[in-house]
Amino acid sequence: MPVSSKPAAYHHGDLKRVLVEAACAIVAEEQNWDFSLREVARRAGVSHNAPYRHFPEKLDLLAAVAAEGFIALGVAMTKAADGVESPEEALVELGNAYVKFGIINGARYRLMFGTVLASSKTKAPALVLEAASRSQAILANVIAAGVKKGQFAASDDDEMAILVLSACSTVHGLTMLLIDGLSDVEYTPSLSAKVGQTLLSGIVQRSRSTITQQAV
Amino acid sequence: MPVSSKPAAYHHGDLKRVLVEAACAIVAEEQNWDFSLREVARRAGVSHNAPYRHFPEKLDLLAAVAAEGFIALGVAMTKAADGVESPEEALVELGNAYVKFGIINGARYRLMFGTVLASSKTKAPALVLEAASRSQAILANVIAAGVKKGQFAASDDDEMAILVLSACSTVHGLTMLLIDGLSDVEYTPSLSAKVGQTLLSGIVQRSRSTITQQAV
DNA sequence: CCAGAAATGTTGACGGCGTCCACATAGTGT
DNA sequence: ACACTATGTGGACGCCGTCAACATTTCTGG
Repeated sequence: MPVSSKPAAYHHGDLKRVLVEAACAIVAEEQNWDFSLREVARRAGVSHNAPYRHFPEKLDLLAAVAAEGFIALGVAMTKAADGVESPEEALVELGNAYVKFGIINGARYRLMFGTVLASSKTKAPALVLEAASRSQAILANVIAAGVKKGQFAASDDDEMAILVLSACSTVHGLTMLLIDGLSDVEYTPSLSAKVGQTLLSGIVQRSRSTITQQAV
Repeated sequence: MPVSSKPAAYHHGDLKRVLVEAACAIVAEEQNWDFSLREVARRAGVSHNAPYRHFPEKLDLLAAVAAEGFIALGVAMTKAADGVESPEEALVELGNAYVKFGIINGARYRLMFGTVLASSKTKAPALVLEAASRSQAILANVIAAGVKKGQFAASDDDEMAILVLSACSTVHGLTMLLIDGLSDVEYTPSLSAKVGQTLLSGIVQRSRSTITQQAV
């Protein structure tokens, strides 16, 4: 077993990667993961059984597609909040990046956050849970910073957990609604910022005396 | 063609309903819709082809399952907000009912709000779009009432649309996260209320004399 | 009341798919 | 050099969605 840098390949040449890329391509093209494993094999120019040397079953290939997505999402999020000092701004930027990733990756996003990967043997796809936690952690860190600065409203850890959950729910929900075309509103980059602002300020009217306080 | 009350049945006895109920049962049991049409037929005690007299293809059966779900969701929501005067309370109650429905119906909820039904020919499953709009409309009405009372922060229709979208995103996202087990937090009836409260109040600390005035 | 016509259900067939098995081939370590 | 393992191929099985042909029951118009 080679432990050093990948030895190129045996027969085909890093078939595993080719398969994953082909699967990603199909997901992006068809906007669903209803393709057959045999089709992926055809695209890769191998026999219908070759994929089984790399993925015990179809779901494992899908999991690999999802895994790549999670990495990309993590990168996009960290990059978005990088260097932003204000927790409020950072939160909005994070949300923007998150939603944008979802819009761009449509079907893959749904694959990542669906239960599709949990059907057969592996009840809980550890990969997904872990990756989701990591995304939430990025949000949680920003919120924790805001709480520490006294800018965000949480007096204990429980309350902060609610804030984090609310933020996650809103970005995830907004992304899903937009992807599935379930909202009348069209996506524009400023849309997620506006929703993020609402999340920060709340729905209820602030400080009666000075009304038009909320900026967008 | 009989126009009056259903004439019982022809051969089997309202097979259409039996099929939908069997499908619902399987979805609830397996928590996914990977079952075969043939299995549904077996459950109903008919030949593998009988369903085709009622549903042109498998997706149509799934759509019927989703449709029933939308009706139930609508009932639950209207019932939840019925008689509640305060827009704030009503919004929280609506959210509670929504999330609870999702938790109880798990897989069906995901089926209802996924793009699964839009794959083959019918690009946009009118049924889904319409039903989703109806759910959103219930929320929108409550929010509109709050705005009219001056309790909710929206100075024009565009801003109100953002409030509605935010609310929809939050409840939808929370429901999805909980269904898919993607949150560390466990569902309790009070959880959705707390998130709803956050949605109302916002994340940013209130009652600062000069509210952080950030523009994006 | 009765002959189509329409609705509904059954049987059979076809191609495609996921997966298992046996076999072929190509690199690896000793 | 040689066994071993990793990788790819070809064939087979059973299941599935769907189409077509046929059977049966119910409805409808005369």
